[in-house]
Amino acid sequence: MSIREVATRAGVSPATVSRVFTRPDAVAPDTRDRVLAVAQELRYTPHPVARSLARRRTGNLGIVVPDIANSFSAVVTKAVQQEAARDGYALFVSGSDERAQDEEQWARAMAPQVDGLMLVSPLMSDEALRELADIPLVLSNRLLDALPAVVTDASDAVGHAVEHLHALGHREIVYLAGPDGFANTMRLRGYHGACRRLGVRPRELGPFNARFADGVRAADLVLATSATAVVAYNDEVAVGVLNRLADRGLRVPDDLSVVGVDDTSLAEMVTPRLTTVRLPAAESGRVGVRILLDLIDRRPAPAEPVRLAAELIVRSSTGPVRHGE
Amino acid sequence: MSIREVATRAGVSPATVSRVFTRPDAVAPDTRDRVLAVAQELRYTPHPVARSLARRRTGNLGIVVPDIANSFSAVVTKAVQQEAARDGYALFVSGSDERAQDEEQWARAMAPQVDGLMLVSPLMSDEALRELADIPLVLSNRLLDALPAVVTDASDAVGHAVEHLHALGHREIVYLAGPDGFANTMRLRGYHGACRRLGVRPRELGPFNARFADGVRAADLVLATSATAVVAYNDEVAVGVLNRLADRGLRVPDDLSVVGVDDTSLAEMVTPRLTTVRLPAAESGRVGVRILLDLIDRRPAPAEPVRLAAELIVRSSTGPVRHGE
DNA sequence: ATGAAAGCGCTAACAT
DNA sequence: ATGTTAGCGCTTTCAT
Repeated sequence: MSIREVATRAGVSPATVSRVFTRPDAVAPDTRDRVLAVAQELRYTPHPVARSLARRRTGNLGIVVPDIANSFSAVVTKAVQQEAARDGYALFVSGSDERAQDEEQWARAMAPQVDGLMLVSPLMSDEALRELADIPLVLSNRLLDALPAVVTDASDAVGHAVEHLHALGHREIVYLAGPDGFANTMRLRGYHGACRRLGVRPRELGPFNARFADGVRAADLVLATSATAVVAYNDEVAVGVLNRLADRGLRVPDDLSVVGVDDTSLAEMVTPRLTTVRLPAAESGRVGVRILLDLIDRRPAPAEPVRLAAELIVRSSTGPVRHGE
Repeated sequence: MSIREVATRAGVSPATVSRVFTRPDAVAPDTRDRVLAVAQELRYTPHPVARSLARRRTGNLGIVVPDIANSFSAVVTKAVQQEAARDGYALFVSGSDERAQDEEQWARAMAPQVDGLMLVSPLMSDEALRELADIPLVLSNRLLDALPAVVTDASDAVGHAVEHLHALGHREIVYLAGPDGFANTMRLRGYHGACRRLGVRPRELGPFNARFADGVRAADLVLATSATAVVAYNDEVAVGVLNRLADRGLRVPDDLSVVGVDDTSLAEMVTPRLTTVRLPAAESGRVGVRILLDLIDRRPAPAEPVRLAAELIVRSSTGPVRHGE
């Protein structure tokens, strides 16, 4: 209805109006100006839904994350939205709340109305993932077949954390495992590798949920051992440990050294400031979008998963082992 | 192309297939089953874009928040997404990064492809807001004309915070102002009201950005006064204060009592746990969605802005004023 | 450089 | 209960 209004008012055909908004230089300067003037006057703007149908392109991207309110997910989402916006793409967002079923359902619902889909730490079955891949799809922190993926490899940096603690004199370093999955596997690999190299006996506790409350709970379990240092699955768990330690009147790092993973903003806000492994959350979002855009425009996507490195950030929650120990 | 495939394979007209997916009981049970069987076999599902165009309904909602990665925004967004999902709506999300221009641009871009739009703490001009209101629109923490709105009224609870501090013996209570806007105005109102009632001389510092770093900076300014207690614009600022105080070797609440606003998850994670005003973030998101859905279905929306109350949560960052003072 | 016509995939009267 | 017929608003050959 609307492109026709503009067309008649400007004394041209709808096709010409369409051209003005798609390939402006395919139309004569004066008619273009005339059309533009009418469009402006009528506040006309091409209807995106009709456009999507005709073009078979929506101009939208979608992302499904484990938890929108989780600060790590939020940082990824923000970066994805910003990067997508640079190319004029709008973004659908949804959270799975860690339920594989909801996740799959959302992904399926989004698929037909987006040009590309990013799945962050997806839980769904390999089969479900493969079926979704008939549209441009990129996985974050999950590997499957040759599907495009961006993964954050924390293993080296977690290894550095262990070395760091070892250099401070720690010999009993416990790892607080998180929920089973790619992230935990990588951390564990780094932990075990470093322990082996350094001759430290590895010791795992957990698995815990990746939550503050679980960190609080974990603290007492750690204190029941002879450990002098702990590497937690993520910052939130680490901060839970910190909190419980403070309640029990223990001092960090004097009584126990604590390391987190993520380097969310939380890490710098707590007392003492948290030594942690920085994960390139925003970068992984940006890389994901770029892969998607390549796929959409039929440019080649990276054949191998893009591996992003993490780095150890030393702050005040780690220190020399206490002499008395 | 696709509904027709199903139609011919099932030996019915496209209209019947359409009915099966829209008003299933308007079609005979056996034909319905037949159609469903074919659809399943062909993995057919109605194309949402085509459907949107024909129905003049997208089944999508949109939200624009100041900052996706901000934990308050993230909680609102999460609640909105979940509430929208219950009614089968998908959600577009975008962040303005506090730039009025981007905010307006995003809102305009979303408008034609959503059935309703929620704007959280919008910065754009009244004029721009009015123009957007030709589709169902709900404002959060902004009032304009008779536009549907949900506002979080922190004034009473901030007043309670001041009373709480007064009861603990504090007589010099400073308020750390945030960026100018609805939220700051409400907090200020509560602060001034309580000061007046209690005969406390109000004292404002700032305005500060609502950030950790600004809280750190604010701490020293507070210490340069004779204040014994501080009410910060939000939790992040309050935690910044906490952090700087710890660095300067001062104890909370012994040397200074600190109150935040928001009750983000951060509040319980820091040491000492933060006394704060709890804002019903998730609730405001849910209410916003419900208003939108009412508007969409032409049910009456609340004539007055929905006011959500805040409440003071007392934790460990506030205590009796020190005797020596 | 511009227009006519067909079609993107679906829904919604209106008939039957 | 089902089919026919027009669109929804735009893009895109194909002509001219």
